[in-house]
Amino acid sequence: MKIATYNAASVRARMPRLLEWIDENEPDILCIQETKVEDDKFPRDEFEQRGYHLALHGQKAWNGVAIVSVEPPEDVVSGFMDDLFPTDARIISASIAGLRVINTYVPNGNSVGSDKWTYKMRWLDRFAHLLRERHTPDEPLVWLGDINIAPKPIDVFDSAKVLGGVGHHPDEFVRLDRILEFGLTDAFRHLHPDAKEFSYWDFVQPRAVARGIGWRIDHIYLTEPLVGCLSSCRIDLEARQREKPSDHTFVIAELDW
DNA sequence: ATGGTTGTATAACAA
Repeated sequence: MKIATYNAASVRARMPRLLEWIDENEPDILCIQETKVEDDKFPRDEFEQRGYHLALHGQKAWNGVAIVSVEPPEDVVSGFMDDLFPTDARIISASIAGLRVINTYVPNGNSVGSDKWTYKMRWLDRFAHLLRERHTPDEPLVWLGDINIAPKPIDVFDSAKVLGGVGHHPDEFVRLDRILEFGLTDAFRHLHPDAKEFSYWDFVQPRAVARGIGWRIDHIYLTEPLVGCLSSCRIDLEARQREKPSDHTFVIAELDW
């Protein structure tokens, strides 16, 4: 079982990169964030022609999440199913091949102290609660997506330089820790405790990839029953270096499942 | 240096 996450920064703009990556890597499950498209405008055909099923939770212009899978998704849930976060499409979950898969696009936070920052903190608190209200740590569960937090100094190009800013702030660390206390393990860090690899490089920074100005903010987390099944986890740097890339790249975990 | 890039409600906004 090969499961991957990718912030596409517009699924329609990224179709060439997405389709070639799928053809080259043949994932069983691919979770996409920032699809930036309403469900009835999602480019379904190219995925379905390749034998994939789709579970979509999109909106116009911003946000949007999707699950692409070989096995059909069951019990698809979009959003938090309450009135706290009614408008933006940032979370979709499904049961696929006996796994519960939760795909999230965590709010960016914009700038520390802004309204969007407050929303990010509330969102993380709400997600910590969702895990506990709907799931147990003994079930085979994968939480993956654009987490928008680089949790440790090794997860960002220069921790001292960016500590206290959006994406590398103690208030985020506390909330992510609380989420993970549910019983989740970071797949990449579990297998590569000292690897300084990144999944996102800012478009605005010239030659950010070549200069190593990156962040590891796209994560795959596993509950305990799946940690023992984890055989590999890698970040596809090469895919970020192609023509018209997203600002993120693919993170892939392989499970004996 | 408060710039720079990319995408979408193509005009400002978000990231």
